[in-house]
Amino acid sequence: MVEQQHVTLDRVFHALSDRTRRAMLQRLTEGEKTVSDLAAPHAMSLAGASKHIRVLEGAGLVRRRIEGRVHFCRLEAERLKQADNWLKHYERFWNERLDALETLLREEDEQANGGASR
Amino acid sequence: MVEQQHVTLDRVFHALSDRTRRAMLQRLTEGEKTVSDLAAPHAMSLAGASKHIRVLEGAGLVRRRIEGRVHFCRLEAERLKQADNWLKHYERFWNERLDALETLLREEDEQANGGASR
DNA sequence: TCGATTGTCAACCATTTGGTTTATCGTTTG
DNA sequence: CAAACGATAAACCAAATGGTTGACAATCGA
Repeated sequence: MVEQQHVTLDRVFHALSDRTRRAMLQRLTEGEKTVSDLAAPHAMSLAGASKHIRVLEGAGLVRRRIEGRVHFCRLEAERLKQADNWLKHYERFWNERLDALETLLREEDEQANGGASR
Repeated sequence: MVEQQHVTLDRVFHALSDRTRRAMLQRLTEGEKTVSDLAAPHAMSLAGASKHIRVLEGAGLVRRRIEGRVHFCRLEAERLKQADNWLKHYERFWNERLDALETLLREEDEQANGGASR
């Protein structure tokens, strides 16, 4: 089951690694879009765009509702949350440099004087 | 220059889409590791692991310091922060369902009574 | 100096990816 | 009904990916 998590993260990050797909997700923040809507801005065949959407669907980032001949897609952000949760484990590392700087400044402060400010 | 950002995100997300590479990053949270250190847990040739490390480096997620014949790698989390920033644009969407639920509960509350708690 | 160690490079391989084109399916509409 | 429309499927292609092996380069230690 943790195994499945790995596969899921693989799929999510892979889906996000393509600019076209990220743009589609962006577009979906405006609300439901049809496949044609999503395809339109990207200079590529409808079939090509359709494949991208399937990748997003496969990663669980998009859900599809079929109405007649039109397929409506909507953003499914839960998996993005999972990706974000993974990233959160590293949050302290991208704050590290800042932390180090703060520590340094504090030490300098303490060492340099017994009360005077810089 | 925003163009460059796209390419960077492509590389970062692609780097993260592989389980082996994510495990390597995890390992690097413990501190600097040599290429051999990083390769050891993954049933694959050293050359194979080396290629993964290059992908991480190419994405700017790892930096390398060469000392004699040993290559020390360390985590470079800045790019993870960028990925996280991208994801943050979607935060409100994965809170959406919760928001809707809260709204619903509040409405029920207001409608159901004029002061009594549940 | 010689052998072992650390790591890369190059060539190769199977599979996946991102894209195309053409055919087809189901739906809507004139 | 027939034609147009929205979308997928299938076959195909070039390039990238994830992995291998074998040769090599540089360094270290005895």
